[in-house]
Amino acid sequence: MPAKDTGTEELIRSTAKKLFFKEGKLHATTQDIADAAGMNRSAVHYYFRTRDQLIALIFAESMQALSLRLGKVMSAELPFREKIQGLIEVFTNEMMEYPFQEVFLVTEINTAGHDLVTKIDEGPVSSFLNEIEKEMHLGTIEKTDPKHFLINLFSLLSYPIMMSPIYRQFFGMNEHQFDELIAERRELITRTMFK
Amino acid sequence: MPAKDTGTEELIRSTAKKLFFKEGKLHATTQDIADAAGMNRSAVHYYFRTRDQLIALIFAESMQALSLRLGKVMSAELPFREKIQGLIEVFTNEMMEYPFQEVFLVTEINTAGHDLVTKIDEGPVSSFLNEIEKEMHLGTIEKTDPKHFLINLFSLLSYPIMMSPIYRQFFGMNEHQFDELIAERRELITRTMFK
DNA sequence: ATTTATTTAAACAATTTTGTTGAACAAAAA
DNA sequence: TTTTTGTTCAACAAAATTGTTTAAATAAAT
Repeated sequence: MPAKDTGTEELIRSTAKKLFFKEGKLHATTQDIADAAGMNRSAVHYYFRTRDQLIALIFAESMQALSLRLGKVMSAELPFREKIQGLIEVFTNEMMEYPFQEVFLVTEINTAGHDLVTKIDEGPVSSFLNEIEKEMHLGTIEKTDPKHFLINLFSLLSYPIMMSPIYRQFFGMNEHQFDELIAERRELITRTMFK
Repeated sequence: MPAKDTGTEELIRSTAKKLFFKEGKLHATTQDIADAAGMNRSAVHYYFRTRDQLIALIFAESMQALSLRLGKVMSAELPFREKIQGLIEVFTNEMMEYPFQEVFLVTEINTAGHDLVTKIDEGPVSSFLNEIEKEMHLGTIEKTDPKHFLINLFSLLSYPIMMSPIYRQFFGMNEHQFDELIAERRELITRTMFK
């Protein structure tokens, strides 16, 4: 018998991810995916049965992978400041590659019948919140609910990238100019978070 | 003849806006809109001819109205700090009422054939950028590209609200608890922006 | 009362999208 | 070689959605 060919399946997966999360083609059909992957639409259904299952799968995988990477940084043996820089690095890279991932997630949640928010391991998050609180007592960051600290961090990281089409026009910048602006932000955000 | 009845037309408009921007029903059909407005689908086509035209219209109107309100605050005769507080007020209110407006806009941009980003009056923005730069020289806010100041402000305002379904789960909070967290942010953001 | 504008309803064609099926095919196993 | 297994594709049926049309009902102004 022929060896189970994972190549095609993986190609469909990555192509769908590219269309949805990278190019923001929210309404991409199974035909669109097949075209982009250079194959017959039947293959998509053969491997994933339905469009919804394919979407659910790439969501579960992406969320799983991202929260795993973030969790690793959060619970690493590192000084607080370096952890934050690690989070900035991981999150910025993820957003640069897949700017529409979060947008897609939050919009799909409101589409009836979807249950895309994967159960994540809340352990790293809650112990990192404790660490943030400790840091607040040390005085290196402003005292407030530690959740605000995380929310602020992710806001400053994510929003500009996912809204770039709007803000490029808002500031009258081309793609290259805006990318340079984004590049400046890693350092800027570190400074902002540590007042 | 009966006075041109704007009631029904307005009802369709506001219902569509509610579905798209408030409830995040990105895939709402003309039938969904008619149902939600309690009328026949034909009425939707009678007043707006096509679904796309209806969408284009509510986008143009919303963007127009919002950028007008923001522009007014930006060019008001007010001390800098109060202007920022004004922007926070206007933007937070808008996001609380229509959390998915920006998300919808940025996703629709990537859907071929749409041209939803309305031409806005860039006057208020560019003179406000100058004002921010002046403020940086005064030392009340950190020196950097003034665009970063605006981006940071809008990031801290928008992102947590539009991503609330994700972060509620991330922090294990119910809707009420998260709303209280959001309420704390107006003051927090002011403090953050003025280091 | 007549005219005009609105609203509902039903029916329709056209298009798009989805998901299934069966045949053809290739490669491995028997 | 024959059989089995896994893959690809064209064709098909079903469903959903859109936009149009026609007719009837309604209501309001002239």
